[in-house]
Amino acid sequence: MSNLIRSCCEDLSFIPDIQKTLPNEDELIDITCIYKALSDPTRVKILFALIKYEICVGEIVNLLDLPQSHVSHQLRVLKKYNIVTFTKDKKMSFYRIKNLHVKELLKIALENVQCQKKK
Amino acid sequence: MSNLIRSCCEDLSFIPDIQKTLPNEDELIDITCIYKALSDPTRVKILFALIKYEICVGEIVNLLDLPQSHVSHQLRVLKKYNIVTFTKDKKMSFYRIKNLHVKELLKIALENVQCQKKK
DNA sequence: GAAACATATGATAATATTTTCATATGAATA
DNA sequence: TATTCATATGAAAATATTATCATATGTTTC
Repeated sequence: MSNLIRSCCEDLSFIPDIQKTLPNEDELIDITCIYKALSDPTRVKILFALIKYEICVGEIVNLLDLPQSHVSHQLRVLKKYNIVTFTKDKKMSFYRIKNLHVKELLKIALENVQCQKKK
Repeated sequence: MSNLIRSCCEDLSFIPDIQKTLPNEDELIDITCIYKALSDPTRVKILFALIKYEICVGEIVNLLDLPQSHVSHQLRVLKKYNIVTFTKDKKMSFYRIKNLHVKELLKIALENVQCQKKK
């Protein structure tokens, strides 16, 4: 197996440098979880709706015109991945983005998409 | 359906503001695709390996100690989502990150994970 | 306490993704 | 041109995800 390195590229000096930049297994799983949380259109929609305001489930349902149970299930996923949290007020649950890096991730992806379109 | 808005929150003045921040359907799909590309541990590993260097499939296989066909399939996914590209040199294919926003996304997710750990 | 409302959950069908093995392709070289 | 090497592809099993319907929970309000 390891002799393939030799047969593939002559200069191996950069290998340790690459190995340094690789996240460890735990980090890798955590990183992947963030992206998994963001890899569904409904969840991304919900998160964009939550970017500036803390809003309740019913509002999200109305804004996005989706079945209530679907929204609820996806909020559950976002909670599981530690992306959102909520506070109860009377009968309502008000959700907000908990992980602030996520707002940055959303911004960059949107920027990327809008600048790809121009090309 | 729309009368729920009223029953849910009294102040509706922020609704148009939220609607403005929502990406349109096309943008939404594109955004989701980027995250989908990044939502698998093997693909994230591959991308971290490619952050500084352009390397060939055999190198990736060795660095990550994964079956060659698995790496090849995942590179295919990354190509499909327009995240990586490659150049052929002799028998080898050298891959590199094409979408530069992706490097930023990787950096932010790693930062996030490392700063969550401290808490 | 019955009714209405807001949200959450369980079960399930439909669908998509991941991983592996076997094999194909295509280029270099003996 | 037969062999070896590097990579890609196809098929299929295992697994995970998404979306929907029906219903449960818990909180107000009458």
